[in-house]
Amino acid sequence: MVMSTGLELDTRSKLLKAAVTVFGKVGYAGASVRQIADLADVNHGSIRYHYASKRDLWCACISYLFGLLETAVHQDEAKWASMTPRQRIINVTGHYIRFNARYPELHRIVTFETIHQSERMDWLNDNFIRPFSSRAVANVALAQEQGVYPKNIPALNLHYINVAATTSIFMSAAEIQKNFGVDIFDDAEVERHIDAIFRLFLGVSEPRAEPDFRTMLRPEQ
Amino acid sequence: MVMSTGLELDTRSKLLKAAVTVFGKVGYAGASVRQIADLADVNHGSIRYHYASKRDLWCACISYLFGLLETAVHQDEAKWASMTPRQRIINVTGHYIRFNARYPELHRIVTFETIHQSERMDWLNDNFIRPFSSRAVANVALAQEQGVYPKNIPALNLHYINVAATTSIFMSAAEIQKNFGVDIFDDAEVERHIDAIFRLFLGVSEPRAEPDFRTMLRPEQ
DNA sequence: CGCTGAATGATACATATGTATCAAAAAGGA
DNA sequence: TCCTTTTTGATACATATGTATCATTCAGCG
Repeated sequence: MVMSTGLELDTRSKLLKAAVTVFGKVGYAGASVRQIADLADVNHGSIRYHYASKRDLWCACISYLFGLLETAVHQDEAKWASMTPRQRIINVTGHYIRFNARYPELHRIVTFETIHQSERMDWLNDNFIRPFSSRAVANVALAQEQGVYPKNIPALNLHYINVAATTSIFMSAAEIQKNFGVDIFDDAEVERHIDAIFRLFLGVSEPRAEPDFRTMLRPEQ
Repeated sequence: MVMSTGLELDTRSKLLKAAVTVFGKVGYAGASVRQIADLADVNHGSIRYHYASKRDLWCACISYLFGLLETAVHQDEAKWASMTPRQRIINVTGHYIRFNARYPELHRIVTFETIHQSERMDWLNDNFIRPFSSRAVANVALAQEQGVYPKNIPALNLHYINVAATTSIFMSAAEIQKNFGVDIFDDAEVERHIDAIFRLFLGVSEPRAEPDFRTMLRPEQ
């Protein structure tokens, strides 16, 4: 133990937190253990004590973030039984998008590796991606059967479109800030994006007021 | 000139082609000039003669790929005047998706840098991303006014959702192949994805036969 | 106090990498 | 053929990086 204040993190946690940030920003190849150690304010030689290697540290980040994702998405699991299929989709999708807004690092890291198709990807795929995707595609197909999602789109494509649509905008946060002056991480923007996803994927049965075009293009508040 | 057969590429072109492949696979940080030179079958010392630096080579890749994108998307520009707004969207989107299927490297490289937010990103943003996004968001807004796209979604969000939905699936090609046994680069799959995008974003006015669920989940052919 | 094991800090080292240098080779023209 | 320019190949070098080593420090405990 380093401190008893409860405010400070121990070295292991500091390293994990810093590693999430650095791997999420520059990817595995772009990250150096010295950079991570610096951010964590830890001597770089000490990393080896807590994590056997750079790769071990990376795996710990993945496990940590997927754990958080699991918790976030399942936080209302107890209420699912009393929900309609449509309400369940809305519940899960909303939490999923909010998670990605709060921890964009997970999908950044996964995207890095998905593109890279490195040896790490096998581990990532076997332990997290495949289970996640398989369940998700099955759920999409089920939602289609239940009339929640459009039926005339292959479930596989709809799933990948859905994931991309819900996550990708947060990867482009810096670009959106620079080019459009919008902070996509702002709570109101996150909810706006959730609403956009629902309107596109779930349709809007009841007629809604159609907002002014300029407001839609560059929303304020 | 190296050869007169016309089949061989000169050193400069070979390097560019190899660089596109390598940068598209492992990103800027992950790529080494020796790796690129090896793939191009060129002595790594010679890179410096054709490209002043690794970064120069990278910039050349970007310019090359965006040039191809421009050409691909505008190939039917002459016919645009005689098209309805909806037909124009269909035409451009279709070519855009086919381009991404043929050259997934562009969006892979852009995604790497978008996440990374490196110093290279400023150059990329100023020269390509911002012009591209600005035009695209304006076009989305126009298409909304014309009733082609749904009006009740902010143009900014709709644009990013659209780009993500059309490109992201090709970045996950290896994963999709491994987990679902589907080659997303196959022509039929590409057209299927285009169809999926059209159905989701443009809606389907006329009633269609709804295919069998299992066929949709794991399409064959 | 003295001991033990956990944790840290400093340093070493082999390797990979971007870039620079320069001689050799090839090409093109008079 | 001879000369000039373009292009290539081989090597050198400083730096960054992952990992290993080991002495030192610190906490807990008898």
